[in-house]
Amino acid sequence: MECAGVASDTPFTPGQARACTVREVLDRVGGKWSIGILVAASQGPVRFTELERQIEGISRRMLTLTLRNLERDGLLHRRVYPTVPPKVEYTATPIALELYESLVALTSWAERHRSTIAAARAAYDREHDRA
Amino acid sequence: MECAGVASDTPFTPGQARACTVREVLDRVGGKWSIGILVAASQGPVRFTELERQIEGISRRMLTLTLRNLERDGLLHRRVYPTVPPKVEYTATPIALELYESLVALTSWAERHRSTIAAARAAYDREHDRA
DNA sequence: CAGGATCCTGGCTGATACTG
DNA sequence: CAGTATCAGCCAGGATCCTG
Repeated sequence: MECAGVASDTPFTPGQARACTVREVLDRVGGKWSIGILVAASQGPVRFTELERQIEGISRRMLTLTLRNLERDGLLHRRVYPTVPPKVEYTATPIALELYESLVALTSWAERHRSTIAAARAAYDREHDRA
Repeated sequence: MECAGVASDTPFTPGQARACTVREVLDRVGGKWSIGILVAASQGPVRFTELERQIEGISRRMLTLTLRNLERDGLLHRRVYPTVPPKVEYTATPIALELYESLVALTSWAERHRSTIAAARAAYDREHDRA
């Protein structure tokens, strides 16, 4: 079974199939650092240390792990120059660039409703935690 | 500091600001069940038990928790009917419906590249784990 | 029916140190 | 420079039992 039981011949709500598809994306880029890396690599080839500086707060370990996952899913291309000291460049693949475009709608949504959400949150908290 | 150091007057890469915005969205709907619930509630009012059945695999606990979070962020409206036994209906708010629309681009991306990604993954695994 | 309370686990994550 | 290795902590999420 994958994606909460929405598999082969399982009878499911049509809407939940869409939810399932969205989850596929989130499973890949939902990690804490994936988007940041993807965005950085979408501007052109970036080196390991450049990323480390741009993604403020990321550890070497998480940078490596996230890069590996993105590479595995075909979202990043890794090019190694056999020089000394070593040089490695990461580049967003075409499908990563497409993904990047698809994210625009999300950022637009977030920007439009940022304050609304903050207000809702404040109202909820006022009403609930001090009952 | 919020969103990996991208705050007020911090000098940061413009691209990372966008990454930061995307993260805002993911922090709200990136949970394992959020999208499924949002999708279900977008079709019209749904009751607790209906959700429990539709979201196959979810536990009562996570259903409750996720509903609370979505309500807190103003994505769901919760209506209680003071009957016995109790009846509670959850409805997607306008901004949730807008979000739902924004997700279409993502599902489309996932569908277009599902097989490409699977292939990349297979290739990567073939090449790496049995070295 | 629609939850709340508790306990517990696995995986993601961070910190630190070492290396080809 | 671009990693790898190891240890330790946290928290989302699951299992189970209880209730207005």
